[in-house]
Amino acid sequence: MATEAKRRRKTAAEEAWSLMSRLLWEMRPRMLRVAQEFGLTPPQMFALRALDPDNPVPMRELAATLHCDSSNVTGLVDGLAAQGLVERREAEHDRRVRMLVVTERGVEVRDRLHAVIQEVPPAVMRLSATDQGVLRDILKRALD
Amino acid sequence: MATEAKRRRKTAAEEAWSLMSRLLWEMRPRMLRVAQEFGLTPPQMFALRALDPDNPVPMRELAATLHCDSSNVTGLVDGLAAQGLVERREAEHDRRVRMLVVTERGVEVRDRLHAVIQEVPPAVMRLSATDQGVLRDILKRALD
DNA sequence: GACGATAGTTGAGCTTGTCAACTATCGCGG
DNA sequence: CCGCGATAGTTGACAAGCTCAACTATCGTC
Repeated sequence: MATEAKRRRKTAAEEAWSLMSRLLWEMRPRMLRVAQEFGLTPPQMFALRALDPDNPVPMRELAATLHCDSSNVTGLVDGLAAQGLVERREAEHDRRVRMLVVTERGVEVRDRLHAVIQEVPPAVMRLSATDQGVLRDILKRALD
Repeated sequence: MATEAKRRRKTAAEEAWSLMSRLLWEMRPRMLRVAQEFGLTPPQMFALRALDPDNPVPMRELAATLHCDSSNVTGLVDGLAAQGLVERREAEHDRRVRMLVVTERGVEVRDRLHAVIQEVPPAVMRLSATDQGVLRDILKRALD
């Protein structure tokens, strides 16, 4: 039945990664729903999430974080600015750069966004308290 | 310093989920790179991945899997078909539906795609064999 | 003070994605 | 068997994402 010839045994790491990918994929509908709820497109949502209200960054840095072109960020920020969630502020030391400042309203939306997005998926919720703890510890070790 | 007022203690589950999200996000550049390498756009890549060479499905089912509109799938499949990776085949029982068949070339690309995408990220690779095993076991429990 | 490098914007061009309209077909109830 | 609502897929219109190349303004430096 298997067209993929070499169906060799998966290592534990491979299997774990594959399961995490599945978990991730299952969160997609939620992300889409949340973005729409807040009147944001998914990329705008990611952009707002990526910004730190306590630490304004130049646009090029946001571009780097999102792994995309600067020209793309222009449009993204335009959208967020149009809704009063973000402001372009001139940098003092360099008149070329615009610092991205999250407005008060932006902080509010961002916080609510965060709360919903970080809601633990049911699959993880189902685990025993012990499993949840161990899971966290292992992932902490993985990511430093 | 924290603008988010209520910085309450995170539960283990929340922390675990947050770490998994981070891991996921760090895989983004790889996905983009892989898609480009294979001459596919990311959505086309996801579509090809979602198809099962052993089990042709109607387009509407692919749409459901990708959580998008059927009209969107039309374009996606157009792209894949243009590269000879997928074919529309008439269903025997219902002349309205088109079954999506992955071509030989499609299977080849899909397999290579799979191999690269399922490559375990360094963070997980770094873990001890024991941790990897436990991680897999817990995730298995979470996802059945 | 000229010159190469950098930040950001703009415009062209393609892909994604949604919605609404349309065609072809199905299956059912009369 | 006919007609009629439901379904599969396509098409077109339109908004947005994304990249690239060109452009402007500014910076740092020789």
